[in-house]
Amino acid sequence: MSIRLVIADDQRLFRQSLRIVLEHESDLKVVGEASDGQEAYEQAKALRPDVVLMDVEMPKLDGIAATKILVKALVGIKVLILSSFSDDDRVIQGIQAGAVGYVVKDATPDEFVKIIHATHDGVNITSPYLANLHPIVLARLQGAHAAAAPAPALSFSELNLSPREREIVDLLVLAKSNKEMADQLCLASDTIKAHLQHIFRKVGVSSRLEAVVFFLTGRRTS
Amino acid sequence: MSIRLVIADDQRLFRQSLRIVLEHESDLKVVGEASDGQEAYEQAKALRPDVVLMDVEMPKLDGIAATKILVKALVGIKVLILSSFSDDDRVIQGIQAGAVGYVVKDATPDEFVKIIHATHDGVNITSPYLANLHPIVLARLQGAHAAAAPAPALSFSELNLSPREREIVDLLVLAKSNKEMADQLCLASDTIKAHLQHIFRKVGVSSRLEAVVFFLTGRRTS
DNA sequence: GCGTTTTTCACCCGTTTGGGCGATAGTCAT
DNA sequence: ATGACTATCGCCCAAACGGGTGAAAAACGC
Repeated sequence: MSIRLVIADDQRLFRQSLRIVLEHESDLKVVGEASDGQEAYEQAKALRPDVVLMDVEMPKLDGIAATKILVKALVGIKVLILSSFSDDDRVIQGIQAGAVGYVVKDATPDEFVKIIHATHDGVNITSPYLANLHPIVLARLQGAHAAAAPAPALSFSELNLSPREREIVDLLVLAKSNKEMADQLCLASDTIKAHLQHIFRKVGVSSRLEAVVFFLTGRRTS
Repeated sequence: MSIRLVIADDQRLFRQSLRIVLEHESDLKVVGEASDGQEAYEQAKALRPDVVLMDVEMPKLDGIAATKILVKALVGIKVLILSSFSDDDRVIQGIQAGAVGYVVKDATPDEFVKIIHATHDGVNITSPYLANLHPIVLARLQGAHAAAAPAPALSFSELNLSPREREIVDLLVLAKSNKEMADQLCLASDTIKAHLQHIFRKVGVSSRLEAVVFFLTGRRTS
């Protein structure tokens, strides 16, 4: 399955150029675009991409703030922050907001594609690498990743959860009970139970506890 | 409460020198030492320090391997890897093994103490910062941390969990049921229940689900 | 239009949890 | 040695959960 992306940037030209560049790669698919942080959140919630490419400079809600909200609300989503500058403070803020990487916009398309792949594969190297000396360190980084790789490497899109199921998972990792979920989504708690059964099967666990641990750590405890 | 440390290094002279240096700080307390990875694990399991200072070069089980085992088995423990060299590959391996930082041994005592504090406070900046330009970046790093800080910042020793309770928590985050824990620890499941009740109170949650989420993310969901 | 998936809900049944309450015995510090 | 904490266990009860079966309407793909 190809990697599903959402691009959030306030400049349409940049967005669409990037989209074209990225879709030349057969295993990348841009499923949505957003022009501000608010929209980025809505798009991500609706479309559930694997990775969100998030510009820092955006109206309404900037990329950092949007990232915070996004990673808290949507389980397993990966945010890659884009910026024109390599501002160390921003880098740190971005990472602390929950982004998995930080890329400066003068990276070459090729580097960028590699970084997206690395991101999707669970490489969670904080910014300095990605922001500065990409070409040199990246190879070694991927080497290290392939070698060790006890990391999350949790690929959500391969679980084939339906939109509703992903929504349930978002609530599940907030430790909501069936009744709380039911109330919040205006459903019967029997419905929640049914969804959970499906999720358990797809994920390969047999209790909500195991599921929560899986979604938070990527480890199957069984 | 002072920060409790375990030092793991195969050179006794280094261990003990470091111990003396660190204990000059009133809020650092070295509660144990280990001379190899195996021992580091045993000491950590028994003593439950906040931070383990882990040398890379050690007999039997090296620092990287020990770190992997340690962070998987003991919830909330923080490992700071020490090394004589700033070997980028090792840095990456260490971080991927679950360490929160990497420090070269030629750091000054003062820098080192600062790094330990940062580590304990939940700053989770991967190695390059800590390994290379400590003095400059550290201040900014702490600034950023104080400013944003939505990170874990989970300080276990302030929860005042008893050794047995911490052991239960280790199993809890593996999604074990009361009965499974009881079997594994050779206890009655009523005993497990009692321990869990105490843990819930101390942590401030009201279900094992919330507890798991808290211990894995540092967020209280209520 | 037809098959598949998704979403919704109901009922049953046994197991597990959460929240009390009380009890014993050991450790440890003052 | 008195009090505080820890660790162990038992009992009771109501609520929540997991697992199963069944079913019906809606959406989607082709």
